[in-house]
Amino acid sequence: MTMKQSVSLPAEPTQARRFGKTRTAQSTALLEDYVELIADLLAINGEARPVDIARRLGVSHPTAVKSINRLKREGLATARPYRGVFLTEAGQALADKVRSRHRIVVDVLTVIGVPRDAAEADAEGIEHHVSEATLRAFSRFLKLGS
Amino acid sequence: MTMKQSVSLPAEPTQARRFGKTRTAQSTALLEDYVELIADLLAINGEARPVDIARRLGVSHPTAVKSINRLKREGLATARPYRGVFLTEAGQALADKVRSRHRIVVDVLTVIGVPRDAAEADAEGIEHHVSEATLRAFSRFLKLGS
DNA sequence: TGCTGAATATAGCCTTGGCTTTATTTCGGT
DNA sequence: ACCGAAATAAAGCCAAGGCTATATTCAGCA
Repeated sequence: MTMKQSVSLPAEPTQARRFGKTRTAQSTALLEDYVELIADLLAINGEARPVDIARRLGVSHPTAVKSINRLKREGLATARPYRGVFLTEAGQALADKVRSRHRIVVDVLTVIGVPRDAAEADAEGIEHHVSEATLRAFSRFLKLGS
Repeated sequence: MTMKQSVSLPAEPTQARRFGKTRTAQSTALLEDYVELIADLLAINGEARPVDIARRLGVSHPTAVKSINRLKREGLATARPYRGVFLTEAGQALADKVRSRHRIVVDVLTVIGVPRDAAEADAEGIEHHVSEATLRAFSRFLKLGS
C-alpha cells in the first residue's frame, strides 16, 4: 500500500553538498572509533594493543593494524613495532571530543525515552553525523531537563 | 588540557556486535539514499534519470549507474538501457520506510532545538543508524509534544 | 637460558564506491 | 530526415577497509 504524500526536494547543490558531507563523515567515523577506543584502553589498561583493539571492534588483527597505520599517517597515533599504540596530542584531543559527544548523544536519546541498550548501540552510529550546531542544541536540551 | 574522566567499556562481545552493526548500516545507507531519491524524483518528475540522480547525490554519472546496478542486483530497482530507473515493490516499500523515518528524525531534531538547516543535513547521516526501538521512542516523543 | 605459544606484522586478495576516459545511443531542432 | 549535442553505458583505475595465510618477534616458563 503506497501512501501518497507531498514530496519536495532541496535545491540541487544543497542536496549534493549534504550527501557529500555524509560520505566524508563516514570516512572519518572509522578514525574516530579507533581513537576513542584506544583512549579508553589506555585509560583503563595503561596500554592499547592491536589484538585488543581488533577484538573490541570485532575485526581481524590485520584489519586493525591497517587502520592503525592510517591513524599514524593522519598524525593521530604513534606506534613502534611490537609496542602498543599511543595517541598524539591531536589524537587525544579528538578522543576527548568524540567521547564527550558520544555521551551527549546517549543522554539525549535516553531523555527522549530510548531504552539504554538501543541508545548505546545507535549512538555508536549516530554520533559521527552530529554537527557542531546540533551538538550545541543537544547540550541546551539536556540543560533544560536538569 | 586533557580532562580525566571515569571510563568504562562495554563487554567485549557487546561492543564488537555494536561496531559490526554500525558497519553493516553503512553499507545499506547508500542503497537507502538512492532508493529514497529515486522515489522522490519519480513522484515529482514522473521519471528518475541517472544523470539527475548523479547530480542530486553530488556524484559522477558512472558512479550513479554503478550503484543503480547494485540496486537492481538487490531487487530494489529495475531499469532498461536508456530508459529511466524504476522501483520494484520492495524498493518502493523501502523508500516509504526511509522517507517516514527521515521525517521523524528531522522532526525530533527540530523539537529539540536544532536549526532547520542542521536538522535536515544531519538527519541525512543519522537516519541510517536509527533502530526500530529508537524510532518508536522518537514517535512517542513527538506525540507527547503535540 | 632456551623454546614454545601468543602477539604482531606482512603479503596478497576481494568488494565497494569513488573517479576519468571512451564509445554508444537517443532525441530535438533545422 | 539528419546531425550534433546530451544522455547513457562500458572499461579501467584508485583507495579504503574487510579477509586469510604466512612470516616474524616477544616474553614467560621449564
